[in-house]
Amino acid sequence: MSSAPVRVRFAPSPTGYLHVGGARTALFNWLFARRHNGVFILRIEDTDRTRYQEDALEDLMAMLRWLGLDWDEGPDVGGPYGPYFQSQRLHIYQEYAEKLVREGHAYYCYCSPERLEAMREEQRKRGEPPGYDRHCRYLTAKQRAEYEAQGIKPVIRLAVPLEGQTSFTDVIRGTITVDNSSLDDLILLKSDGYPTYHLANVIDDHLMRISHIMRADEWLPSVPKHVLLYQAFGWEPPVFAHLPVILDPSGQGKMSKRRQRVGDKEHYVLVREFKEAGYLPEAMFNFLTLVGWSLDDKTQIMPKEVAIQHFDLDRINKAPAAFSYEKLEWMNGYYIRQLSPDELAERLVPFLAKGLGMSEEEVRRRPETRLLAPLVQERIKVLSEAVEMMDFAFRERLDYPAESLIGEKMSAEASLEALKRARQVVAALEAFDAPAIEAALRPLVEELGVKARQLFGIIRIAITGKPVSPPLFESMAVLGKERCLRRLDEAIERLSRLVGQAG
RNA sequence: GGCGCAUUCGUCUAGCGGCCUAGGACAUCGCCCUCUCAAGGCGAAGAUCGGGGGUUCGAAUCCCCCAUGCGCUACCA
Repeated sequence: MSSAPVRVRFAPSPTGYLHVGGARTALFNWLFARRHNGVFILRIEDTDRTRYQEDALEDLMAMLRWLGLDWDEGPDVGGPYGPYFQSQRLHIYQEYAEKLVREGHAYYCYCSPERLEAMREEQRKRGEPPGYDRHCRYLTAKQRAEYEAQGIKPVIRLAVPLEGQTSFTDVIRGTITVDNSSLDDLILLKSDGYPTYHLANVIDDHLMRISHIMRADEWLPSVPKHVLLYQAFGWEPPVFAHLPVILDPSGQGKMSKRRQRVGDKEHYVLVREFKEAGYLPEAMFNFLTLVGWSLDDKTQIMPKEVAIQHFDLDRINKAPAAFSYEKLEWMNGYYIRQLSPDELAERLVPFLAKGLGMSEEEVRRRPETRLLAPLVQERIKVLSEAVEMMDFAFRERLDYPAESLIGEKMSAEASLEALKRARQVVAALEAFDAPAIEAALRPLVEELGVKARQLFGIIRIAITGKPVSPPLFESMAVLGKERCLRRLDEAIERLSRLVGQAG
């Protein structure tokens, strides 16, 4: 292993929003850098002009920051090895590619996409493995001049050795050897002057002094080509570590960049979607840490510092891992419960504002936000769930069917009676805190000869409009006596009407 | 088709020759707590370690073959 200082990079292509697979790759690199007091670099591989997406870069950086993955060198922060956009390094790739041609390691290829397509079609028909037939590898100077004269813009291809083997060692996979004869003369420089991934990646990793390459498993098959490139340049390759792919929850294939539909459930795949659904960055961080890596046989919950302290390439798993939304949800709930009530309230603000149609300032100003936060804390798994548990405290009128005011296994009349008694008791209260409210209402259970769940179920509907809510007495205390009385009156009125109709 | 990688409870994993009658977590189920829903506590069930051959006194752990899955096979990354 290299003794050079640790310099790792996350090198996404801005062709879409950051997805969990990319986030995991970034996270592992970040963890490794922090663990070894190394440098974490963000490099943008924007060499595909056809798939470039305008707002992808912004999302990428915003989501990495949201997860707490800060970079030491990169597009916006600069660094000694910039620029960090590959599109701004075109001349570098061109120079190196031409150098390879001069030295006989690469050659110009004038084949048209049509010819290549036809060739592949032929190969398919004959049942041969598809691959470039190296038509241009042996062009004479005269033939080349003719193509040039026709104005054809060539690509540059690597002249892969026809014989022998190429092997490399991946710290996670071990040593892998392939026959050179199975390798294609890959394109290094496209006809538009842009490099392909392979060329740009190898050059930049070398120029930026990258010590370890940690990236997704899908790159493993192209490593031999990269090694050949390093050899052609006379460079020492970095340490390779290919991370297991993340499978979609069905375990049937890798997570695509689009949303997944598994069974009847739709699942998120973009980091942005998780954020908007109310997942905590610290939960995402912890969870992602564990997909493909483990600290030991027991640890699930792990503060960032602990992860940094223990992160190790040795413990990265080989096998692909299915993304478990259930476990993520559980973990998110756990992290929500760890928040201080005030912190939870603050994090809830944007969700409440959006869900209730209020401004964030107003939500923040309303005392209910902070008072209710601890009551929903252990009841939600994602922040967005809090809205429907808390909205009763923000709405003036509750919307619920009068029938729901009828207690479990009770008559409408008995329910109405219960409501009226509750109203009286509440009206007589001086102090209006949860214990006082409970002390006043609880005796009604016996007096009315019902079960606690029956009585409180009725009042719960009256107060919150829902059969499921935060604890009743606490909720009432948050609302305050006046509003509670109004809601009880409203409930009595609705139920009376219902009883009247029936009678 | 070719090349490559992988294969332990439903899922994520621990395991690197004896500590394994395989441990933990999520999910599931049951009980307790209880004003609903949760949270929490306790407990249960769940994997003969993909299959078959070896090696060894002894294998989930080492070797070989097979099967299955996944990835790559673009002027995409």
